[in-house]
Amino acid sequence: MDNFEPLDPLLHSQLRLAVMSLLISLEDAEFTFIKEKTQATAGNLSVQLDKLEQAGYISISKSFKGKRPLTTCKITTTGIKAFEAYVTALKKYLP
Amino acid sequence: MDNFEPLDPLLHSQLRLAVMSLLISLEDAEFTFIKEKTQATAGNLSVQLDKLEQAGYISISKSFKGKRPLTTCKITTTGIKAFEAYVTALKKYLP
DNA sequence: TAAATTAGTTTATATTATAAACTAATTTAT
DNA sequence: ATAAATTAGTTTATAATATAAACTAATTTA
Repeated sequence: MDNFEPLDPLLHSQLRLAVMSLLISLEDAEFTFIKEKTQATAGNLSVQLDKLEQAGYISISKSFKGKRPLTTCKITTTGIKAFEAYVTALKKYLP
Repeated sequence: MDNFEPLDPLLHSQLRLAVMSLLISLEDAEFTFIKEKTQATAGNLSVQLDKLEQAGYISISKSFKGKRPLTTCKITTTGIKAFEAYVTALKKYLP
């Protein structure tokens, strides 16, 4: 009965959790789409996406949509596993 | 469909959430009991309990057990409501 | 061609979490 | 008796985090 196992600090953050929650059920998602859905500021989102990418939880690819920059995010296998482990751990804190 | 409603920052913290999770199913709990169950350091626990008390989520009473100080914590009605609202909001982030 | 918008990034600041250091008393060992 | 260790915490300093504000660079619209 190992109560309260540690929660992955990378996922125990409102914005990063929302991002992962979106990405887990989508093939991929654009920066602006994630920004709208999460109501985050662009600056905050940019920083948090970087952290998720550096952890290997998502991959970020940069291209162009017409002439404007386009940032696309996709959850990785590592990210899926981390998210699932986080959810399992978190549930032990809930009724 | 108001996805991703904000998570009460007072509860979206590993240690404070663990404390509330314990207290919600107990009449009350001693400082040392909470410390053991959560594996927190005394200093960190002391600070986080203060925050929960200042928010009105728990009440803290100080007395003596024999000759040693005894700190006892109890969740309040406000705390129960906040915890329940947090859980409801959090679930929208989970699969 | 000036102003506004889009799509972001970088940087500075405020907040938070945490550990280390400390207080104050008690118990145990010498 | 007294020194060392333990208990039960609090206070304070520091490290980590989240967030917003300021910025870049280009595009579109008036």
